[in-house]
Amino acid sequence: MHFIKSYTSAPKHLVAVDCIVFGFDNEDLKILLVRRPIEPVKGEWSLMGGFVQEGESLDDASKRVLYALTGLHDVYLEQLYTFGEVDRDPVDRVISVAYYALIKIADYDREIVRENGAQWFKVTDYPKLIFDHDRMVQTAISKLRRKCRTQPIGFELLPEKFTIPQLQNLYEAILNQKLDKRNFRKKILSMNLLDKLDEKDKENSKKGAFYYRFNKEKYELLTSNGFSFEI
Amino acid sequence: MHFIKSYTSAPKHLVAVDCIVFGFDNEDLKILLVRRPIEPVKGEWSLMGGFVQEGESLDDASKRVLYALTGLHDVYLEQLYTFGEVDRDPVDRVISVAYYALIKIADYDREIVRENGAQWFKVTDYPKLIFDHDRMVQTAISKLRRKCRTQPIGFELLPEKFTIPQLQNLYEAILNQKLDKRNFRKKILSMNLLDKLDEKDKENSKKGAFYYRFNKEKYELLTSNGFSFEI
DNA sequence: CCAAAAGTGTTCATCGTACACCCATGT
DNA sequence: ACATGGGTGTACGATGAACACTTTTGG
Repeated sequence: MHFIKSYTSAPKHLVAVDCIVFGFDNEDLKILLVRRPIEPVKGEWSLMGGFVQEGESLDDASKRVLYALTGLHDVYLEQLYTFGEVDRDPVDRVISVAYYALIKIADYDREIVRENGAQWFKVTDYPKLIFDHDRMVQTAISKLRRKCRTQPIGFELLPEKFTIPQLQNLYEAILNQKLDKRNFRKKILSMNLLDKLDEKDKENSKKGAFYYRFNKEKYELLTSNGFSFEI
Repeated sequence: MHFIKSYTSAPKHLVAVDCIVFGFDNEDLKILLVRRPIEPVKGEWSLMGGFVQEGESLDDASKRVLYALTGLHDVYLEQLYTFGEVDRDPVDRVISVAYYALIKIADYDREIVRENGAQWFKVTDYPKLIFDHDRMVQTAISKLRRKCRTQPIGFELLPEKFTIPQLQNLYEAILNQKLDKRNFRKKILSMNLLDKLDEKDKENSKKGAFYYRFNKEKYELLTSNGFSFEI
């Protein structure tokens, strides 16, 4: 009886969500950062965040914040970790639940992003962030790095149609290491998750590279038969 | 400016921590459950939990709750996930940060556990739990299952000195599958993380099995040289 | 015709997996 | 002597890693 305080005597806390938004521009893995609109440290770079409202679940709060930042609904969004140090925010005690999103970088609403004073930065080179936001970003990068090896989440960062070299660039950017193109192609194609299209991308080479599409149905079928994705 | 409410106008929430405590009795993987001491659903089985206090970090709150339940300090304790559905607790809105602990089952304080009305249950067969606690337990089990394959956390569930068959039983219990004993022994010993003792455990067989000890220093040295644990 | 990116196979070492018998000892 | 759990080795297939040249075509 002593270990759980009654509901009425328990203290209440500010709870926020902060979103790490990842995008890929065929070159680098990037995150979307905003200039903090309120004091203190107004104008400093920070993650997009917001307080959890009454009657609003954490997942809903993170969707709301992501929508307010990018104009996007229905994107890959997953809870990352909850940061609960007492002094992490100098103004007041705020418990912050971090989420990370993977978006197709072509899809976000430029107007909204501009209004928010947001900008894309390479994950390898971004400005100093307020509070513990740098730790949040680093936690998100490690999680993404681990997870992209065993779950087909990389496709969330690419357009519907993509080429094998594009996909390889993505993995190289996430994992921050070069991969052998023959081995990469062999491996990814051997999983039979990609549908080859007739069309070619001629933007990045004269010869052109065939487009592929991730086939979610095939993935789910294989998965239910014990298959597991691995890069 | 519209996306982040001011600190003063933001609503505050009850925040709890709930602990999934794992133990291993050389036979089964178990969790420690308590009978809820307050209304509503007083007397039903539940995870041990408590409200986060002012000036108390989430990690500290989880340590406090774990100590109150088991009398144990300094055990493996890791944040699992934060459950934030609005209606997850019927009394009032409570955001709950779940933690899981791995303890050496011989070490807990029997007196304290008894006072709490707590009991050990097999993870394969435990009673109905209140609210979303069953989902928390299942989430913890999957996390443990995934994590024990790539991090040497299994040892947290065993005494300092253990035998190879004991270790294998542990992995079989966590993963819920039989393993080949020759391959298991070969693999675990080939990592050079275990120190063989001269002593034998004669409890479980007439021949007796040699004790081993996990050598954390070796593990850290190997890890810093690029080694990665894998079962 | 040449620069630039796409596409393609083979070899080798390593690792995972399957599998069956002897050993030590307490009763 | 026998039942019980501890301990050992090998062979095979699958997988991951290293590696170089040809193709296409826009300029």
